[in-house]
Amino acid sequence: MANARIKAARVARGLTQTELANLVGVTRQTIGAIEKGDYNPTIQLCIGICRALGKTLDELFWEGD
Amino acid sequence: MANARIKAARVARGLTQTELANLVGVTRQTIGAIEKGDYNPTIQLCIGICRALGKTLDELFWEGD
DNA sequence: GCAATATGTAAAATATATATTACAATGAGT
DNA sequence: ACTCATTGTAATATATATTTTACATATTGC
Repeated sequence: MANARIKAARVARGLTQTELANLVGVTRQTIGAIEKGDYNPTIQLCIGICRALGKTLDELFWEGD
Repeated sequence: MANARIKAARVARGLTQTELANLVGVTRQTIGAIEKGDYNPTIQLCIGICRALGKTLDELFWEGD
């Protein structure tokens, strides 16, 4: 269950995993794992990712039922 | 920085901290700490709380800029 | 007053998110 | 073919989320 929305939003912004990681303040591996989906990040990290990508929590992390 | 929205949504549903904790599958202390605000829960827990309370992530956890 | 329920809070233990380091694989460009 | 940037992934270490146990307080109903 990979999170394709995060990857799509990142690529749409022209950002690499490393760049997004630096913007958010985590490592590249953490971003990669989140995009891969086998992972349960904290809400603060999710919020940071959303802010960096110009999205909201619902847009990137909410599973519509 | 307490999260008043979660507490309000829980009380509005007539749920106690213990009942919400059981619905979500965590302990009462965890719910209490999240409501108190000094805490950084995982997104899966946030999603579980949202589902139990009939809200979305943006409604309960998003800080509008 | 007393028992029961709900909440606040704290210390120690456990589970897991995240960092660190490292190496492999792919693709773009020269 | 070669270099460089990007990504996948894994093992170990560290930070922190969550549990467990426990006690205190407030409130409500009997």
